[in-house]
Amino acid sequence: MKNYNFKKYNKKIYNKWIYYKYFNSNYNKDKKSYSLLLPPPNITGDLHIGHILNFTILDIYARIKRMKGYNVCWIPGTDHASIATVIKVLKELRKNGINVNNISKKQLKTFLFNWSIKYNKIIIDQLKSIGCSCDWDKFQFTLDKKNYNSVIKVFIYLYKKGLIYKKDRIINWDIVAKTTISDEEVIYKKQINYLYYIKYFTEDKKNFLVIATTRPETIFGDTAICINPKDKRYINFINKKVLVPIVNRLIPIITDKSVNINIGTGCLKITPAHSKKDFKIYKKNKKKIKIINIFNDDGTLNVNYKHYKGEDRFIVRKKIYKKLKKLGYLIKKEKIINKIGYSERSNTIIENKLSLQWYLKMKRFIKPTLKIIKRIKIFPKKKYINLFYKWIKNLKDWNISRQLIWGHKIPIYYYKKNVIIATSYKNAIKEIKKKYKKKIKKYDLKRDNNVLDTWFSSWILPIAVLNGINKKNNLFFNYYYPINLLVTGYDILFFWVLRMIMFSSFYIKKEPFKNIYFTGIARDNNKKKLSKSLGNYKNLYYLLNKYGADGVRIGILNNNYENDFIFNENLCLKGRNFINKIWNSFKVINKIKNLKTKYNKIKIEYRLIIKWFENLLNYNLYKLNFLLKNYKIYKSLIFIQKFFKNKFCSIYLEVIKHNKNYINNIIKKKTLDFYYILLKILHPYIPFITEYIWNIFKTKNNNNITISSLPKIKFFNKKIIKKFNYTFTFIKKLKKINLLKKNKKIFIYIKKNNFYKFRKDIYIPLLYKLSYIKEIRIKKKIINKSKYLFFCYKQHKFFLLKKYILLNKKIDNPKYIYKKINFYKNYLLNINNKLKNKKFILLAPKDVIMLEKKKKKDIEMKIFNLKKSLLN
RNA sequence: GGGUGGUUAGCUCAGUAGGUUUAGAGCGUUUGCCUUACAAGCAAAAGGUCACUAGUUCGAAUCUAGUACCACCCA
Repeated sequence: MKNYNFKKYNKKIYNKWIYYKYFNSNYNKDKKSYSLLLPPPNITGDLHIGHILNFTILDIYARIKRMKGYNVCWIPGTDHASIATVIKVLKELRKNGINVNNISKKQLKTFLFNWSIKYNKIIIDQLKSIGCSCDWDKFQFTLDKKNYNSVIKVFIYLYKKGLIYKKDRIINWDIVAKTTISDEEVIYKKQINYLYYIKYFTEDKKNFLVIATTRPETIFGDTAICINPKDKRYINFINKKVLVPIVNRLIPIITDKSVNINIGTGCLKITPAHSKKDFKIYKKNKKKIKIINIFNDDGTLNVNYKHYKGEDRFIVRKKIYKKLKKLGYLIKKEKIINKIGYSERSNTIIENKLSLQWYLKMKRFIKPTLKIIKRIKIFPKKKYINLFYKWIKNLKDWNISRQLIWGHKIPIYYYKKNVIIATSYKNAIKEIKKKYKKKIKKYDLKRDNNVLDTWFSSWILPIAVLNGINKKNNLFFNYYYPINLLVTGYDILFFWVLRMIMFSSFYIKKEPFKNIYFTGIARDNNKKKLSKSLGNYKNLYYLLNKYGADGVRIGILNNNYENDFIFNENLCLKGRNFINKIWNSFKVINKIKNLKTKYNKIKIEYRLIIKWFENLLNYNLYKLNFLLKNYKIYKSLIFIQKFFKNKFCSIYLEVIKHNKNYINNIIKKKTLDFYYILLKILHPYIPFITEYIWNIFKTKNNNNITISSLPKIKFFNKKIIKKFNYTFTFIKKLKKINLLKKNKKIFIYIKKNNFYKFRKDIYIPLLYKLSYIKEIRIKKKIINKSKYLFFCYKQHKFFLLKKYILLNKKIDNPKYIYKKINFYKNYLLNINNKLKNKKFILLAPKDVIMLEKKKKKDIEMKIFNLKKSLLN
């Protein structure tokens, strides 16, 4: 087989893991638990790159901990994503030519339900195909029965604590989804807009004020004009009345300090039902002014005035503009750039609207949160902690009600003027019986028709998934809580992560997570967010089919995702190439494994290379462990890749693979051992191919790499590694000097007294093996120097016969050499200045001074060398 | 308007509790090579006054301040 056939094997491998229940986890008092939470993806569509990144990181830790002997429990799930899903479903229906306005609530609910089933399936399949090692028996959907009950229970708990209230406020209204949305879901976009200057005449029509507004269509809702009390221009107007153009309604002129004299004309028209600022002013002047709501829920006007009723707000704007112009009310129209709020979900302009909504008081959450948050380890450290504190300080009450049918219904019932809170109709009836001693029937009751914000079910998740709300302090819960690791994008830091911490701190006074790792956001080559609407988004199945799950995993992980990172398909190609490298190394190892070997003598270079690799392997295991402990995942992968490619393949295998006759039992065993260890440390990153290879090697024992144990770090000697490195860099430098003529091995010459020292520093058998040097010849004196190329590395000097060497044109170009000489001369100057500085000699540590002196020597040697090559 | 992060090779980024780095990696570019694991490969080369200015220091890509530009978040 030329390449690893992921299409053929990946599914089989995953099913095998599931069949043996490797990922299932249950309470076991003898084993340490390690729990992870899958940030539940919305059921609005496929998984995207950000998801895959987060889930792959979670999978790496799940697998590592499992291989370290922990009882790993990774709970998967999906989110019903109330408003986002509704919008998706409505879009789909319209696409299929269905008139959305004719659909009953019941029908829509069926559509939503079917959608949720479809996408739950897709998401689960995608999670499985990228290899996530979740415990599927514990799968949860935020709208399933258990979660529903938890949410209702929490609502009632908070309500009884007096933290939930209903109030009229100006809210953000999404005219497509026909619901409120939170401030966080409003996105402000810069836009070209017009400022209309309109005359408002006084009662006697002798005088007028000019009002500048971007929204002339709202004049129907005007109930006052407001000016700054310090504004001298309008002193005479205070407490008088003006007429609203077109509708001719008399409204008062009031004053308020918050009006900015310098914006527009300094006169503000007050439309309290459709502006936050106006509503604030209204509240101060309740006796003087009224509220008029002029919009329907879909953004059309409800005004009973001729042609405007039922027309869209922006069409009315144009009509009003024409009318004002015609009637002489309009002074001018001015181009401006301002920012306008859009709904993140439906991408339509938000309408501010006065509405009765449910709110959650947040103040009481602050203190416990500040206490608990310190216990959570957050990675990367610096960046996000300050953000947390900033958010907490600016907390506002949370609007938790949404006017949708897809979500957790608010458990409030109304009986005449009485409000009853209960988990069901039945219980509500019982409650009334108890309280008011009245027997009533279901239709006497009216249920609150709001559902809860989708984040209201998300913020209780760490406790709810472990069933800690329905059954407080159950065994299962106590075993796994707090959850050990959460990995998520920083963009939902406030929406979700902080709220989870707040809830857990308040509800059970414990942190929800021990560790949180934040990733950046995937962007394309132009630094734009990846999204379907921009078309810079690749479907997951497309990537998986082309590069395989392992390749995609490596591709996505090969970014520095501590910040926002750039993702393109090319990275997956690189990932697949690495997988291919592993596959090819497997072919070599497999051949070695099948060799019939004996216990004969080992050649020295083999003994050396084994000694080197054994030490390096253990040293690198130690380093890897350190990286993973500190959640340097990106670096850990780069590190392993380099180690595998540059050290194991390029050096170790290159030495071992030739001359099969020399491979004996010891070499064979060592090589296989090394390879097994490499497979094990690679497994968490690329689970499929490693499992496949492992199974071929270990057919007799039925165990799989997934449940094998990670190698323990054994003793290593750094000095030995250093000496080998010296040899390898020497070989590299030697190769750098010049290109060798094809397939020829050459001699190098060295002076006798230098040779003994050289032998101490360098492993000469390896030098022969890995370079084009056939032999080192010792000479007492070099005669006829012009025939040789002089070469110097550290203190060792060599001569190479020129006739065997292809000269590198660039390097031997005098211009290039002069440039280099100049560079080093400048460098030397800096060092000399340092060394001449008396204070430096006095104050700097001795080893630093030694180093500088050594640098000086080396560079002098380099310059000398370069000059010599010029002479040649 | 307020806040946060950033500026190192053509591109994407590493970089140390200030001196073991004579500034690194990957990609891209150039050169050589179908060598019995791998051309989806191997071997090598070119490419940088570490944004700018000042300060602290024996010593600054690294610390401090300011400037310029970029990105994101919030109002």
